[in-house]
Amino acid sequence: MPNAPETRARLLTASRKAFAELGYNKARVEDIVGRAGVGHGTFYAYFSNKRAALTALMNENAATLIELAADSWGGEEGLRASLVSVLDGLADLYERDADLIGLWTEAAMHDPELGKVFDEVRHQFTARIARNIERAQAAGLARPVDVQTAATALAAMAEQTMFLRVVRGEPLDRVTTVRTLADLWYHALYLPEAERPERPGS
Amino acid sequence: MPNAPETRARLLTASRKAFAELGYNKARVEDIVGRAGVGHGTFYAYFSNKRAALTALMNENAATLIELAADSWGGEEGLRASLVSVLDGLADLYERDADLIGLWTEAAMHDPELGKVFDEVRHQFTARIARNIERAQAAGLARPVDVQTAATALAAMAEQTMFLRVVRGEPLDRVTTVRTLADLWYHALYLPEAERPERPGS
Amino acid sequence: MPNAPETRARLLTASRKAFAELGYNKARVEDIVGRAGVGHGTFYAYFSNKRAALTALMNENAATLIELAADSWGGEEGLRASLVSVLDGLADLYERDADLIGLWTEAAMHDPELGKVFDEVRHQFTARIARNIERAQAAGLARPVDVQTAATALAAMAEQTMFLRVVRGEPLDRVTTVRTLADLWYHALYLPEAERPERPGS
Amino acid sequence: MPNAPETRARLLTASRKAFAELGYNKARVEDIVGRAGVGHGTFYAYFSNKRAALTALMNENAATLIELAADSWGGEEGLRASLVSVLDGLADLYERDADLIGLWTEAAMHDPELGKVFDEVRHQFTARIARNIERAQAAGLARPVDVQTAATALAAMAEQTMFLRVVRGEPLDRVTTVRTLADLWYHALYLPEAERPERPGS
DNA sequence: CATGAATGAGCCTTCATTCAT
DNA sequence: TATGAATGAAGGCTCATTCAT
Repeated sequence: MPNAPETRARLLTASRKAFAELGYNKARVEDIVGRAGVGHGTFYAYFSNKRAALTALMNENAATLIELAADSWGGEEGLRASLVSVLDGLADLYERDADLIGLWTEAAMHDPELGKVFDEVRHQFTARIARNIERAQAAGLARPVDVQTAATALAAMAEQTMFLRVVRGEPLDRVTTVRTLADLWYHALYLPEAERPERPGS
Repeated sequence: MPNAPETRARLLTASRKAFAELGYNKARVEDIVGRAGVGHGTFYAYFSNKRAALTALMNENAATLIELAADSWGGEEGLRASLVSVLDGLADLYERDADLIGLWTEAAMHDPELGKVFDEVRHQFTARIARNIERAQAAGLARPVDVQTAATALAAMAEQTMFLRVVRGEPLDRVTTVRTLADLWYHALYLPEAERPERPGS
Repeated sequence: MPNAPETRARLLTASRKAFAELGYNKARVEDIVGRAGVGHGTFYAYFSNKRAALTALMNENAATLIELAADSWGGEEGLRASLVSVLDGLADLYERDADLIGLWTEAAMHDPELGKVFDEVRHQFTARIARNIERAQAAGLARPVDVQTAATALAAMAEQTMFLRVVRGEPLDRVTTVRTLADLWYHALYLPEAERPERPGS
Repeated sequence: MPNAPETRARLLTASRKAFAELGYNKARVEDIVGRAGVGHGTFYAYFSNKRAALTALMNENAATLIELAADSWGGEEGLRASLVSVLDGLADLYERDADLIGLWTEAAMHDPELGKVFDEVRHQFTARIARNIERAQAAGLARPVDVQTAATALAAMAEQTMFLRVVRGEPLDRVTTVRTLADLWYHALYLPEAERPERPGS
């Protein structure tokens, strides 16, 4: 149990690079220690085995993601502005961490435990969305869709579109993507002004 | 390369099972031939190596998917009914090929050749959707969204939601999922009756 | 035990080609049957295994070689003329059967039994040479060298030079080679006129 | 590629033994590492594959041989004594490296790269001999034979005779062989005293 | 703490040989 | 007789992991 956080950090960064570039399977421990600039044996001083590095990498990243999910939708601006801001944050995230995003799919299939973490992160986002839909429905602003399904579907739309853009290289302009997603999302969910029930007391 | 279509078919089926159960990497050729009930060498009489079996599997599946993409949206029902029918077909597809769907993402990630096939299939579906949006826009039925982006996003929503349901085990009821997706899709895209431009001559 | 000498001959010819081109080890049975234009199983109807084909090939060829050895030196022309004629025959042989010549070395190292055949052929030639040297010595025409060693060495010189020429591609002109070999051989062995003992009765 | 010269040396020695005893093809990597007393993977830390070990072995041997070729004929004794000394050195060489000599022919036959090295070594020896013949001709001591052909033939005689003795087990006494080869070589090439041109000024 | 030489289980792949048709 | 699909033993090679220094 060594105590050199810097070395550990270098190994994690190197793991991230190696896994992202080569895939978890093709990436050899040598690819990692090579990028980290440390000896072969050093890796095993910080991680019990190759999978442990993946697990650590993903778990530490998941914490950040979950935090992000909690922070989003913070403001209480109008619905559309709020949507744009959330999707913009998501776009930032995907552009910055495109490599990790790609890894999640792979990691989730390799290790059921990481699959759970992966699902957990998604559920945080989905739950957040679901809460907003419920609130909007209660206020008579949103149509009466099944909340869980709709939240899952809308999160899926946003995440997968970002994924296709940054990971699979789909030629979608960022601004247009964010605006279009917000637009589709908004109209998918919310009532046109005309159909909104009259507020009591207005 | 011997010519015994039955043996080849058995090997493909066995490959699919083995890959699905164990993942492409963990599945050994022995796992395949074991399931196929043939000898070890027979595998290499039909496929030059393990990857070739995966490629063959994916290409066959891709052909089916592309065919399906061409068939969908065939009917001349109303918009909503049409959407439901398309999404229902997609749900069937994902339920039938759940195992392959998981493989696709794993395969596309680090195999450029399979990645291309993967993208090609998606593009077929997306193009189909885009054409429908354009037609609806021309008829004054759909809002003026960016066609490519919207088509990509809606396809992403449908596919990813199905994926979460069958691969990641998200507890979404099939009927509700199809209905909700159709509902969201419809409202995301189409104008409410009231706002549609008056038809000339009506 | 099939009875189709033609097929057997085709297989032997094909074996010769395949073994010579690829070497005994790299040549697969498929390479042989491919060249022979017969089915895979047919090979085993004529030869019990791959090595048997090599053995048969070399043995049948050895018979021809041994015959050739017996025929050479047939005439009773002058010494030099006789030498040139023998070496010319050897040159013909090596040019015609360059591929087989190359095979002998390989075959001899692979199969002790073929090694014996290989040695046997060489011994025939060597014995023939030895007899001529003895005769010449008895006639007072040749110097008193050790007959066995000299015969071996001169045979080695001729054979290896031919080998280097046709197998290893040494750029030696054929006419010059034959003439030079005859010349070296002659002077190596025979007394200059001046030193020959006077013949009794002359 | 680790750096432990001792291990590498042990692997080379073991390779030589294994190749010599079993032949290059029959020798398994396990036969090598077994003899070397190291693990299976260690072999691949020093050689990229089995063939690389053969190549390294041959190249080292070739370097030694070329050095020897340069050293021979160094003395300034008489012609015959010089020849005996050279042939004695060759006999030493063949006795010491009998195992490798057998390998060379096998290796050169179907491996163009090793064939080149093989030819290169031979050319060094031949060139050395050719230079001596030329010098002797210039001094009026040698007969006017074609230099290249004669050098090739005499080298072939010596080498192949040694080969037959140590590899094919031809029952030739070493001393007699060296003496006879020297004798044949000398008389094949050099003029009897009587026929040498008179030196100007003598 | 760090290193990198050594290890060996494990997997892919080849190809001589068999045998049902 | 001829065929070629099927077989499986055998061996080359990789790479995660260990451990002496």
